[in-house]
Amino acid sequence: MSFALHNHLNCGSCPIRERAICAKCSSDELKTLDKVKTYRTIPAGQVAAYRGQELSYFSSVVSGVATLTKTLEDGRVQMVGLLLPSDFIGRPGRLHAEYDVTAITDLTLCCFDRQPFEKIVETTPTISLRMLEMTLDELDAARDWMVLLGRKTAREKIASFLEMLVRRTTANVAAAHKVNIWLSREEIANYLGLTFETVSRQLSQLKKDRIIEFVDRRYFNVMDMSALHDATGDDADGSVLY
Amino acid sequence: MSFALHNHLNCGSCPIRERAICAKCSSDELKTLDKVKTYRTIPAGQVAAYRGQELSYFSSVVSGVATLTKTLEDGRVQMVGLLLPSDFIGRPGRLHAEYDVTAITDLTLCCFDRQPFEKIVETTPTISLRMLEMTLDELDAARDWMVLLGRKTAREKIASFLEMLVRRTTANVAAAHKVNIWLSREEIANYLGLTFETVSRQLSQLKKDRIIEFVDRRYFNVMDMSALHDATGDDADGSVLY
DNA sequence: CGCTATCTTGAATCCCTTCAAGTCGCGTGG
DNA sequence: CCACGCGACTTGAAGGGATTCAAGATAGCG
Repeated sequence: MSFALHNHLNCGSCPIRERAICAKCSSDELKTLDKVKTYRTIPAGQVAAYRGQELSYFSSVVSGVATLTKTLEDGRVQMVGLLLPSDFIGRPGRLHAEYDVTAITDLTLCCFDRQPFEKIVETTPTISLRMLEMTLDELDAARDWMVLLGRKTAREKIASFLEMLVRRTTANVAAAHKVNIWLSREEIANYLGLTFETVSRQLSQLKKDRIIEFVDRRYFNVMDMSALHDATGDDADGSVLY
Repeated sequence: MSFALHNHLNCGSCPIRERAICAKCSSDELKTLDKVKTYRTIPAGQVAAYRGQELSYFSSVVSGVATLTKTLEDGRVQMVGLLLPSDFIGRPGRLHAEYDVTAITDLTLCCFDRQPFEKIVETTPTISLRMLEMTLDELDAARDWMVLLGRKTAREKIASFLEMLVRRTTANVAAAHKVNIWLSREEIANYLGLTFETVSRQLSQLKKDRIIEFVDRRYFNVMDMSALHDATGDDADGSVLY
């Protein structure tokens, strides 16, 4: 349950420098953070933390993809977070993990020792304000996700998921080519509140409808972006507008 | 669309003083907030803000109950927030409302003028840290809600909803008596991602099972708290543990 | 007292799940 | 090189839980 440690990397060349909790930090503040940080890598498929486990550090995703999931007592699983580079893991003030954290790909984390980091958050507005901003973004995303889970059909859920992937992975590339799905059919099902069979069927249907095509099982191209959006059930420009 | 204004009330006697965004404020900081605050009341049933509407103020719920909802283009509605006293409405840095806000009961809001309030948040750690804490709480609640929407059966959803009502309204009163449901059957349905007919049927079933009883349509008693919990699908002590 | 909105209950339908049987792709070892 | 095995995925058929459609019951309010 302890993972490979690495030497310090220079924050200046950090790939998530502009977007992570340290985005607004001065070089002095970075130095303070630097003293309490460690890099860890977690191989694909491994569980980085189990719900209830005591955690001695918080972390930012530097590279790779991870998921947050919750499991009901009879084994039903619901994904509640999809973590991409720059996303933060953990919660200041909380000792135990609230969610299972699983590495989907090989994962590199920039880890901050718990107690000193909590102090730093309390005394460094550039960090706490950035965390507030990121948490509000996550809350908005969670609420869109709630609409999806509560009110959308299987087809709309799949279309919404694919559109989200396009949006989050191809920032502002107009023609999205070869988008990585990252997740297995079962993980997509846990994201969308469906079974993996339904996920498979709906993906096949979108393919049959010429809205997407598959490069292989884990990569797809969008053939008709506006048809994909129409299939999501969202209005014209959805949550991007405001 | 403009609501009744009130004179200033004294923060010292404010019912949400201990729990709202100002919970940790010094008296000096309260004075600063006091300069930019106004009270508004909104009658039950009225919409306080529509998604997309430009808002000139943020606010805290002082008394009453409000909901946040999102509507899909064909009219399907999903509730994404249930606001009780001390909850905050709005998002610093955002000009437009992201959700429809509806007053369920008569609602009293403590409103903060947008621009000065944003400045205050940026320069007052006691406020921004409290907002961070409250936002993290909301995010956790949203994620539990996602599990409910994605993976629970109708019966489990209803049981979870009733248990939440008991928890949020009767803080630490052991024997919960006469809990107010606040919401109509249709609003409960929008909370749980169901139809109002299904809500009605499941409530009748829980009554038939002697787990709850109704005082009238809007108030209920829990007759068997552990049976209610068993019906939620959550494990032993659920999200309260950590 | 009667009107109306809200709620309850029943019956039929449908979408997603469950159960089951393949297919595909890839690494391993003969 | 290819047979083999295994996990991931696809597809089909049957079943079930929630929805839809419809008819009444109840309660709040003039």
